[in-house]
Amino acid sequence: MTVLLVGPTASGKSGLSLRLAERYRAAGQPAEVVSADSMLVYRGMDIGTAKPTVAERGGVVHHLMDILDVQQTATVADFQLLARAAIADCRSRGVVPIVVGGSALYVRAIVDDFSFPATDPAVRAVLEEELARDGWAALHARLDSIDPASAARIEPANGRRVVRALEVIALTGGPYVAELPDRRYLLPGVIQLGLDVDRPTLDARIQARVDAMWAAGFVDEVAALAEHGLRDGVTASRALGYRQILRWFDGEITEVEAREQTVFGTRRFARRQDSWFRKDERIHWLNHDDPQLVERAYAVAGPLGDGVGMGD
RNA sequence: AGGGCAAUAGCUCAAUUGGCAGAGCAUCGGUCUCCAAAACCGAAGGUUGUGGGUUCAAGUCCCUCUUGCCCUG
Repeated sequence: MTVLLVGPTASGKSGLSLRLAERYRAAGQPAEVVSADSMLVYRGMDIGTAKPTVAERGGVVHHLMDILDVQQTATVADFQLLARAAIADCRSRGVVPIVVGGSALYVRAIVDDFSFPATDPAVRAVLEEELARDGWAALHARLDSIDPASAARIEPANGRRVVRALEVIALTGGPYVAELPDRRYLLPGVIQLGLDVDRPTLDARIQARVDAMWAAGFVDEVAALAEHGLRDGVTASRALGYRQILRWFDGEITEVEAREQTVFGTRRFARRQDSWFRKDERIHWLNHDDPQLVERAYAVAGPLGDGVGMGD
């Protein structure tokens, strides 16, 4: 009763999710979209995130878009609760939730068995200060002295993970045991669809999309958000394109470089998404240029969105 | 036409007095439990524009040609 639609950026997930929702509606089965994307949550980040406009949504209800200000920090743990609540809400109303996500960790945190240890801004701030002052080697050495097992699993140069491990140890008193869970659905009735696009096509699409974003006023959007604290948003300020345009505004790079780096960064992002999704054997892959794409997706997901329609 | 400067990885550039041709980006692969559009790790990639010469040894010095840029007519 829950449909997941995943795939790399610019693969056409949003478009397919809308057509799939319409397909359900045509069959007398209401469906709504639940966004599982770390950047679509931000109000005002529209052009650069390729967020579907209200008009494009065509009356299909979308959950978890435009729920945060740009200065606020999006986190997986918060998102997990909100998304699970949105899915439960849909199901209680007899609506098929179509979860659309490019952030693999977000998607897995929703449907798989994740429980995140606590966090504390004060503890974290101290650790981050130490990281900046003493360097990653010192922090990793400390982690190694109190929790050798997790120190062995975390690459020393990855200061961010070292900080997180030390934070959890400080808050729980125990070792940092967090590990990716098995790929097994915690929620019942989940069916996962993946949009498959070959690399050359995807690369070309990304280039075209960045060109289109620039033409649509991406730079103005970033300028406006910069007036509203975009630089203070630890998550939002790192979004592809936004980060590069801010660097251009700050005189660190040229506009041409900002644009080029946005394309390169987006391609790299797409590759990382691939590495998450390709190894997930639960995904039913659909070819992006299949002329019967919507029907195939509908057939695999099942008339009730419970996967019972699959089998070909 | 004459004079000067340049030519090194896909791109931008390093390489001490001649002494094992490197880096950043791009490309390819990988990691992943609270900033994840993040953070991090690894790999491949070269007949140093051409042809000769000097030398134990040439990206480096000498000559030829090619190409590009600048200056002067």
